[in-house]
Amino acid sequence: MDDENFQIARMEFIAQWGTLGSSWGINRTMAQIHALLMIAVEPMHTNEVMEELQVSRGNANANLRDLVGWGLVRRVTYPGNRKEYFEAEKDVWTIFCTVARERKRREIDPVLKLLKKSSAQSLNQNDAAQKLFSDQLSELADFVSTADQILGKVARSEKSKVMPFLIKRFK
Amino acid sequence: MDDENFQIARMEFIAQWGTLGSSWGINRTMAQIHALLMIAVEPMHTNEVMEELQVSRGNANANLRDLVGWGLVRRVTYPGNRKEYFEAEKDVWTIFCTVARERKRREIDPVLKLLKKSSAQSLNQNDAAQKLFSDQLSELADFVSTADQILGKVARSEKSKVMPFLIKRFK
DNA sequence: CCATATTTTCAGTTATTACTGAAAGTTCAA
DNA sequence: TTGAACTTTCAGTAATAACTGAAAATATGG
Repeated sequence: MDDENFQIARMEFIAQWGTLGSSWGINRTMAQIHALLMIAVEPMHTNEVMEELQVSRGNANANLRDLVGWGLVRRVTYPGNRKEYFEAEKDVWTIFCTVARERKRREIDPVLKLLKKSSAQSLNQNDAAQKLFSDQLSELADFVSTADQILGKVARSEKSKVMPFLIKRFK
Repeated sequence: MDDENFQIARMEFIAQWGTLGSSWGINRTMAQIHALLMIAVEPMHTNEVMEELQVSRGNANANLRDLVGWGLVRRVTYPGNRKEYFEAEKDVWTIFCTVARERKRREIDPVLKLLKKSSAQSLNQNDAAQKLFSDQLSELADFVSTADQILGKVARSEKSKVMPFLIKRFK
């Protein structure tokens, strides 16, 4: 494949990764930077990211910081060069586990807390609306709690211990 | 629990469900309507939804339509009454399966298509950047494809066949 | 130290998404 | 067939999220 087609395929991948991100509640630029770094041979500097994706310094900086916060990107420095470079985790299983852990922590845990709190309240079981509410909340709390634990366990496991097992059972 | 506290708990749940929705790329009102219908004893009419959540007719109508499109809500009509009512699927496992199937179809499938297409292209394996791109895409495609199949299979299974199994293995 | 390279911040702007409400469209009982 | 009851649409508006760019803050090689 010649370089021009390679560049096209590359940008197409970055764009698509960005689109996927937006529909899962991750901002497009952040997902695009992530894609860019995942396929970068060397760690990249902010200026290179800005150049490649045509975004402002502020935007690049903020999203790189967030990616570091998610644990998906690391800062890299070289001695005798005060620039900061960024490199993405490239192993797909590790990426998956990191995202799973973060979303669990940021989004599932708070809801679970509310569901448990609400469903523990003593509702009037003689009132149809209150009984349904209570039951529905319990069911949700049970389910989310179980899913949460399973996800947590999976995200802490080694790929080699989980995937073969899941594949055997479900694929 | 007296009615006032019940109403508070109810609204808190609806609000929280809406917040959870937004952080997963589902618009707040849609998630709130879904919550509202999940804990409703009877199917509800558009006017009731508008009233309860303080939203406009257009907004309620559009989001109810989308929820029907997602398969999370059904239209209900009663003979001799031309109003349309809406009721939500209440079984949590069924809700999970429906969402999983829909997101798979709407978001995972297109990406998988691109990943497979791109990684199938004959890249120049002597060029470091092209080789890394090619390898990374293959890995991603493999992973997403496997996850997709597992998710698909799980979403088509009976709760009683899957949950005990997963719980035993991971909880 | 200090001069300057580099990073961070943030007020102002733009882009995106969601919402409103009135008007147009549809349906059905009489 | 008609018109009131009901639903859908959509142009305009509002709310939210994302981005820009220049100025402020920070860090470090000399």
